[in-house]
Amino acid sequence: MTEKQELILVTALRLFAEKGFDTTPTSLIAKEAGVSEGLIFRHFTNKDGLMDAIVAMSEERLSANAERILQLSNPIDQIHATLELPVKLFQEEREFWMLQFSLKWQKKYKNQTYTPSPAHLKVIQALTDGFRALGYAQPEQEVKILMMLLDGFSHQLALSPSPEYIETTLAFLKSKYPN
Amino acid sequence: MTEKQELILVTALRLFAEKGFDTTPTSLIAKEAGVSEGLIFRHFTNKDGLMDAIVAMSEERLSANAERILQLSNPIDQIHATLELPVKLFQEEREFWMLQFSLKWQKKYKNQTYTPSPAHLKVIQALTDGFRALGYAQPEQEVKILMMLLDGFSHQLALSPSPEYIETTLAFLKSKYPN
DNA sequence: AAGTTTTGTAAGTGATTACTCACTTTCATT
DNA sequence: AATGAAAGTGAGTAATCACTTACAAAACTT
Repeated sequence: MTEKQELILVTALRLFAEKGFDTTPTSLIAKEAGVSEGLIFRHFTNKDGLMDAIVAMSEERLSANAERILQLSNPIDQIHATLELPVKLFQEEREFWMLQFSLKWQKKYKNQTYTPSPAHLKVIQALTDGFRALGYAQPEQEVKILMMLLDGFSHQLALSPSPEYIETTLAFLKSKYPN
Repeated sequence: MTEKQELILVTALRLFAEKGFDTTPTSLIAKEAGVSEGLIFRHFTNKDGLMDAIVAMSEERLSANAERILQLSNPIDQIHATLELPVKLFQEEREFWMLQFSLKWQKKYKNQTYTPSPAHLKVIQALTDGFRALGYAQPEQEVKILMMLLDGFSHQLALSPSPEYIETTLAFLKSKYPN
């Protein structure tokens, strides 16, 4: 990975997040990255290849976060860490995750039967076990709800990232576990 | 609203939902609708105007559903009806609502400070009152959570609309209210 | 230092696309 | 039936875009 290669990636990420994939011309990416347009195609074959390279990074980052959650021994800690995840992600790399979420609704990635990553599945399993250990009657369903809350919370964070909102909402969400 | 005008609208809706706004050429809309391409611009000025016309329909449909919820007298019924809303919407007009949800992530509608519709605000208020009447300590926060669940649930419905999944999940969600 | 591979550039190019325009047809009103 | 407005057509067109290609510079290998 050369210096310019990485420059192209971070520039494309920023522009895709700002303007969307389809409305960001490769010429603009090249211009903002300060490289020739041809270089993009030399390194990433085509525009889709560029997007694929960006998406590939997301798997790594999610794995790292999943590992962190799995290492917590207390189930309640795991649940709370899961709830904190969106806040954490958006604070650290807002545009990157905005792009990830918006991708879920794009045709290209919508139809290729969405398969959760191994890391994701491991967290699901750990949370299910956790809910069971805590005495919840339907642990699988509880995890589903938790995942929905995660989705919805991320959505809210993406649209209105006011700090007070985040703090009070997160605190209230946590207060629901255990119940 | 002439016959062809409506044909253009429903065709554009379908294609935008299937392929996305940016990747659907007006020439294809015209072809599939069986009209000349020029007619699109005669009636809707430009491609954005076409999208605006589609979005305008969503406000009406949401209002109708909001009214239905508001007419329920029992707060629990209101909450349950709210939870049923995504299922209802997706069953009736799947592609229309898929498009609506994907729009939330598109630049054009993302930045223009998202303002909830009057109907939406009225439902929020009614739900808040409902939670208070049911003795919940923090009704505003409860409504926030309910809205997150709605978002997350819609998301799940959009990605994997298996009937069993829908039924059991909806039942479990409802069982959480009242608690 | 010579040779080879990799990285990088600049100037295209063909295809696509949103939109226009000159024109015709349909329709409502008198 | 005449007229004016609205609906509808279809053949452009200028601009944009993803991608190619011929070539040069840099870096790595021996």
